Amino acid sequence: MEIKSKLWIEVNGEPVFGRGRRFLLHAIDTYGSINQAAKEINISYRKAWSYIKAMEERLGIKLVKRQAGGRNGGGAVLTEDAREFLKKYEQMEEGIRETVDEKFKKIFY
Amino acid sequence: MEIKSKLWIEVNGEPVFGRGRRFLLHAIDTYGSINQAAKEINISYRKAWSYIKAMEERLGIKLVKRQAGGRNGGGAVLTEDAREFLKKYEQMEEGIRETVDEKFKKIFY
DNA sequence: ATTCCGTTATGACTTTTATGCATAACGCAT
DNA sequence: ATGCGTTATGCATAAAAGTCATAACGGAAT
Repeated sequence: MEIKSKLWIEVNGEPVFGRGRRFLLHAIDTYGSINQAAKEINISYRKAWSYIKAMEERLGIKLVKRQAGGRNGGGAVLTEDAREFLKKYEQMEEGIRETVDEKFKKIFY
Repeated sequence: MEIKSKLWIEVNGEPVFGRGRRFLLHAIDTYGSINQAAKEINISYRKAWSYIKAMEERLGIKLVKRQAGGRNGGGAVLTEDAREFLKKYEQMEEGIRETVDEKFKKIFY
C-alpha cells in the first residue's frame, strides 16, 4: 500500500501542466528534439506533441520553438517563457511529495 | 490559473482510495444507503457500486455491509474497518491542500 | 399470499478519452 | 537530386468512463 500525489495547474478547468509535462519540457531542453525527448521519457511523439499543443493553447504562451527540416532534420528548443514557467513549477512541486510521504508513514504504520 | 492537487492510495499499482471515495463512504455513513449517497455526491449508483467493489477487492477488506430488500428496501452501513480507514485517510489529507495552495500563491503571484 | 417499495446488483450499450499508426512536409548537407 | 531525422497531423483503433435498463431482494402493508 502506498500513497500517491499529483499536482497540476489548470486554466479554465483544463489541465495545462503537471509532472509529465514537466518531464517533457525538461527533456526537450536537454535533447533539443521533441522526438528524442519523447523517447527518453517513454511516451509517443504523438502524445508529446499533443501535450505541447494543448499547453501552448491554454496558457496562451509559446513554449517550444520548433523547426522541421534542416541540419540534423531540425529540432526544438524551449522559449524563455517555458524555462521560467518550468522553474516556477519545480519550486512549487519541491517538498510536496516528501511532506505527503512522511505524513503517510506516520499515520498508516 | 489555479493549482490542483490529488492524493490517493494504491495497492499493487491500482488506485483504491482517494477524495471521491472518501466522500462516498462518508455519505453512506450519513444516509445509510449507497443509492442515496451517490445522489448526494452527484455520481451514478453504478459508479458508486463499482468504487466500493474495487476498493474491497483491492484492499481485501469488507467496507460496506449491504442489504437488498427489507424494511425501506434495504440499505448499507460502513463496517468498523471502513470507519478506521476513513479516519486515517482524512488525517492524511488534512493540511495538504492548504500547503499546496499557499506555496502556489507564493510562487506564481 | 400477493403486491408494493426502495434498495442492491449487474450486464450491455454508448460516449468520451487516450493511444498508436501511417504519412506528409521541411530544409540543410552531401 | 537524394538522404536524413525532424516536426506536423489526420485517421483508426483501443481503453476508460459514463449511462441505461432490468433483475433480485425481503420486510411491510394489503
